Amino acid sequence: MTKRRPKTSRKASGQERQAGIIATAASLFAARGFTGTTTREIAKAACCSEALVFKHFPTKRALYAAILAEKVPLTELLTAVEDAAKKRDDRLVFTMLASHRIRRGADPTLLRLLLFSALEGHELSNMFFKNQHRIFYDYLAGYIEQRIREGAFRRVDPLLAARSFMGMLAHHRLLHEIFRVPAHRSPEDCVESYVNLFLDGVQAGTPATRKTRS
Amino acid sequence: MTKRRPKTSRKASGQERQAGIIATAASLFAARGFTGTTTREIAKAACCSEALVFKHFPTKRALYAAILAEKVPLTELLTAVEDAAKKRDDRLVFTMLASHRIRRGADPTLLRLLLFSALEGHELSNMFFKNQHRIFYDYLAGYIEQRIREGAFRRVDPLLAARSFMGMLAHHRLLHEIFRVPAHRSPEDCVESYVNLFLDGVQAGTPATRKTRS
DNA sequence: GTTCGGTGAGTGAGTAATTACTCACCAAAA
DNA sequence: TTTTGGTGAGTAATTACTCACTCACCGAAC
Repeated sequence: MTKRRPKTSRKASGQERQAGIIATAASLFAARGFTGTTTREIAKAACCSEALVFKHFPTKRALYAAILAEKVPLTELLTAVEDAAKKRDDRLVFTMLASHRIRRGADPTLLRLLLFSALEGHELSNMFFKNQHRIFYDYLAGYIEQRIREGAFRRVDPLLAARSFMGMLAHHRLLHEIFRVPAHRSPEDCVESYVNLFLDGVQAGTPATRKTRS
Repeated sequence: MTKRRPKTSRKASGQERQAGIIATAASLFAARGFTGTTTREIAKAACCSEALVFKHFPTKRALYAAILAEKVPLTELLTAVEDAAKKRDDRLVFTMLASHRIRRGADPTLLRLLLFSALEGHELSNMFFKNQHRIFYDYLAGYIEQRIREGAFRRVDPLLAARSFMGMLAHHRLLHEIFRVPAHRSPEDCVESYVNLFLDGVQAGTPATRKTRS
């Protein structure tokens, strides 16, 4: 993007350039997908020649793969959640997860990149999905399972419950970021509502008017 | 795909051909997206020449637009749900919706087409989304609002509640159809679980251990 | 301080293949 | 004969990718 060392030296270091190309290419791929983005566009956006892009990455696919591989799993969030989980503060656990997803799932390119790679069927998309999302489900399902054993939650299917919670959040982002549905309430309100809805549905104690069919 | 009237006559009627081209193109667009699909592939899959495709549709985009426009809103489902809604059978209402989404949301191309069109930012994607999905939210939000007024549901945000329910279902399909996550339970079980989870979270009567923060 | 050669950053001008799209033309119905 | 379904062989533009080449910089010999 921005040219470093504009006067004293006109050359960027190899690492700088490579990082710059990855960053600009990532936003282009996120906006238009793999097939929808040309190497010429990438070079232009990165302020260099096409030839230089291919000096750094042997093929367009290799550049794409480097981008997907660069995004690291969100372990720091899970370790933060771990504290709340140890205290068995259900509300805090789910609020932290929801809050991260809705308010700070900040990088808007990530969701688009993830969807595009899955839709376009790239080999790395599985790994990408695993690093970026699956880790949540597994963790959450484990927590829910434990809370069921402790009698705090109803006997729901842990994995399905985890997915339904993450589903509410993922769908929320999908609606707003991809389908451009305007928000009618603040993110904080949404987080609270989702958490309430979920906890009321899953916490033990007083099952609401339950008429079990079949 | 298959050649009609193979012996007696080698020419298909214009309407037949057009419908055939739309059908085959739809599955290709759903599989590879708009930019990822070539008119040559479409012609080959439709067993005709590229020139004929352009006889029926002036541009590739026009063909794509015809496909998106062809998919009609699912009003028949909503009228079926209407009966259950009149009887105030909450469980049936939500089970019907979930069941349609998870078990009979049969057309797998629809979801991919919808996502691709939204991601690739086509003009008609808004209308497509509205016809295919938004109608559910609006209807559901209306029903929930009414049930709240009647005291059957808690005072939740109707639109947010509707979205969280549809979100669970949409995410379910997304995981399985796009991200190829293997199902670990039968569709019927999933439907029941989702409905239980949601109704317990939203139905009035006995709010489960509710500690309202802030 | 100047010169010199080596190295890595960087590019203009290609290439062959593919793209959406066209046109002159044909053949079978009507 | 006219109309309609259908095509082979294009075209200009775009695609990913290559190659011969220049330029800036740096350390060292002069």
